[in-house]
Amino acid sequence: MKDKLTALLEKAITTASGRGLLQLEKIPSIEVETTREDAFGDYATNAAMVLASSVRDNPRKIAKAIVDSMDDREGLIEKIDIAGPGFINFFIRDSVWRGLLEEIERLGDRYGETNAGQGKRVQVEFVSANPTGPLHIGHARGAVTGDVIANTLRAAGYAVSREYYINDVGNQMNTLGRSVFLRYRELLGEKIDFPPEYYQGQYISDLAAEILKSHGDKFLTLDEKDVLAFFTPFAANAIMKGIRDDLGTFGVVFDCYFSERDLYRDEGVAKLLQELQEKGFIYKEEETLWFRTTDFGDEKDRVVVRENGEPTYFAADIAYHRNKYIRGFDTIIDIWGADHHGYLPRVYAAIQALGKEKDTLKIVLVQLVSLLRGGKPVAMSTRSGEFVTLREVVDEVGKDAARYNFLMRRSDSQLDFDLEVAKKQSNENPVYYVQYAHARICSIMRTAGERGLNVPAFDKVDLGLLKLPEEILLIKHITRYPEVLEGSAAVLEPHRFTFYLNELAAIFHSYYNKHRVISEEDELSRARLFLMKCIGTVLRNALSILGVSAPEKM
RNA sequence: GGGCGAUUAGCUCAGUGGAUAGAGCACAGGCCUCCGGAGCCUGGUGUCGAGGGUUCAAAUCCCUCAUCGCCCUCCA
Repeated sequence: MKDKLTALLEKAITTASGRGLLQLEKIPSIEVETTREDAFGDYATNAAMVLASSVRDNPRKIAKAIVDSMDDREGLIEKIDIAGPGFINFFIRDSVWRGLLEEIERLGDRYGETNAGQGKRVQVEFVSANPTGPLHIGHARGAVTGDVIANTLRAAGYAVSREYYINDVGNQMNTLGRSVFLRYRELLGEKIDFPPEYYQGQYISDLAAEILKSHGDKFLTLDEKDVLAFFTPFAANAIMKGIRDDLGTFGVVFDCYFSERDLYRDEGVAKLLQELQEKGFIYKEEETLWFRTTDFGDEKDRVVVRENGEPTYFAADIAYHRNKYIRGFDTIIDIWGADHHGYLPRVYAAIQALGKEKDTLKIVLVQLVSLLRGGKPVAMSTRSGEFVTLREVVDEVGKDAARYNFLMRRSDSQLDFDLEVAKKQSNENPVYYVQYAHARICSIMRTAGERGLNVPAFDKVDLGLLKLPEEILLIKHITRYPEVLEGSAAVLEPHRFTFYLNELAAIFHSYYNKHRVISEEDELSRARLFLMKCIGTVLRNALSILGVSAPEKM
């Protein structure tokens, strides 16, 4: 609808210009927006005011010239007002709104999808937690954000791949292996002074016990190097398996797990550094190699190879991003914890040094989660191994409530997650409010079926009977869903869906309490049933993007 | 000290160039002979942190300041 109006307007401006009503060199980009109040119609444009300065004329006069040149062949528009400082307000015919329901029926669970992405390949990389322990609540928000962004992009016509980058190289991996080995020795009766910087959780001892059971005490006599060669990958693999399982119960499934170790295979990182060196972005200072990221606006240059000859994490990360491009992705999306924001400029520098456009990489920052229970903060500390795991949260509050609660804020604003509220089945918890709307519609359908009323097809129903303002409002709201999806995909903002769903559920519940869908008048009942079916479709589609179930009964 | 972000109703937050700034929660009162009360209806509050600037128009853009958070590893 918005697109159609924009097209009509552009044409009208051209026409007006041709007829000499407007003097302008070029047509500026005009915007059509949904209005805030009914009195301003359904859509409005600021075109006249935007044109005012270049045309050097009164906005209201310009608006009139535009309106007079509009050619509404399809008969979409009921009335046009020129209001306020020069807004042009469009009132769409009710019959046009009703007609849009046909598309909902026809497309069903695909309603809302667009082809904005035109099949372009997008990779969304998220979670990517080190396999040194189970995922905790902080990872959960990143997991949902990435998952829903991926769902959204897929619905918007992109070919999406979800990826988890496994940081299985570096000090922490060694620390992991050593932690397990220490617990192993402890289990064999040795008195151990367990260092505080080692991984503390119970899962470390469990892994040690597992190794003891399957391999006995044979590692006691081996060199540390040989011990770690077994312990580190054993622990990492076991933990990684747990992470996958936990993500699975949270509804998050990846297409690809990419191991940092693979980047080093065949001298991959070294070759990359060679390439950057040839391009002149690398310089040597004593034994250290530096990447001139300041060429691209970073505040200082960054080390890629340390004094001791080891490449840094950043060096591997450049190789990783290059690898992504080599795999043919048109757009790369990284979902990061907001505490990594200082890392952004150097990664943008890196991809530009590799010859990629800056806007092919999009980095979404996810802010911290404060975990509460009944309004009181829950103490969490990774060091002491006291943290609430993702699995515990899912077990306690359920997948749907957990996911929905993480999506109720912009991802870059801090979020309080209260376990008591999230599991409460009350009006403090919006997920049930939305799901309840869906269950209610299903219930209406069941009742209708029992009374021998079936939902008619679009061409077998007299939608003209839907005359109530509440009904027109509902139709307007559900037919706006494709715009919500497209907008969310364009700016990578999943929270737009929860806000939309809450509004839709609210106007549905209100309607339900005020009017009866099933009445003695069969034709009216059938028309309303059709509307209910369409609302149900939109609720289900939007919830499905969020990875939240749409129950038929609760 | 430098960088980034935040500051909007009692609380938690939407809104990033448009018209009289919104939602949920909390609070108070009401609504079931009726398709599910996990629901609905009614009630009100804002120096949009402060000050300046840009323009037809600023919560939104720019500058200064204040407060808070995060980051400033040859860690990942």
